[in-house]
Amino acid sequence: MKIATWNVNSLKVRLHQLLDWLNTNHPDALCLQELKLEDKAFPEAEIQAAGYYAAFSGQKTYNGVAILSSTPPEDVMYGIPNFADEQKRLIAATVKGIRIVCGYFPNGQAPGSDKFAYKLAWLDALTCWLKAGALPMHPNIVLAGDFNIAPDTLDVHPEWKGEILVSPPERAAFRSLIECGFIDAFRLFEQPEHSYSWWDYRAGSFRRNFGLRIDHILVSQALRDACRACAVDKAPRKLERPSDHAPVVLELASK
DNA sequence: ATGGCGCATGGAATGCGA
Repeated sequence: MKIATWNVNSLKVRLHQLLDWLNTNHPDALCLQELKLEDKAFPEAEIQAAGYYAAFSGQKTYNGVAILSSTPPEDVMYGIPNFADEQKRLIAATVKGIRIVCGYFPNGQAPGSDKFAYKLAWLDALTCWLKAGALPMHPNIVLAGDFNIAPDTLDVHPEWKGEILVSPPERAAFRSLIECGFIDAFRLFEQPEHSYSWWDYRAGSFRRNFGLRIDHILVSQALRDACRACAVDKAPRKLERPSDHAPVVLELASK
């Protein structure tokens, strides 16, 4: 079973890269973020033609999340329960017996800003719901997406300056998620030095590997022993007109 | 090496991402 996450930064612009990627990689489930389109513009026909079902929650211009799957997604849920939010940042579905939660975590702009407060409130609501609701109900659960948090020094280019994505409150919120009962699947495996998932479009950042690891796949304790591999796929970041994020791919042993 | 790119909106210039 292969589960992946990819912030495509506009599904409209990246559709053909996405279809190529599906055709090459054949994931069982793919979490997408930053669709940047309304549901009525979601390219459902093209995705169906590629052999995939889709559950999606989009809006104009910003945000938007989806879960693509090779079998019909079950029990689709939109948004964080009991957290009023105009921004479409969370969708969950069950695929082949695995509960999959796909999140586009707020960026936060800068510590002290209103957007930063929203980021921490969003993280708190997510953590409370996972701990009290989703994890007890679904022992086999995966939380995947663009977390907009680089959890450790290892996840940040040594010359990265600035607070956002790496600040103590953001990292504390990430640890709180882990403490609910999740494992960072990427760190279960040996990885290349300086492994990142996002590189700024500017200043030749990708060429210099000046990046951050902010896209993650967390698995519940019950799934730990099923993890077989987890890696960043840098290939799409090398294409013409790429997303600034690369996909992260998890392989689970089939039951 | 982060004002410097790319995307969306709207039809130029601005907001936003990370």
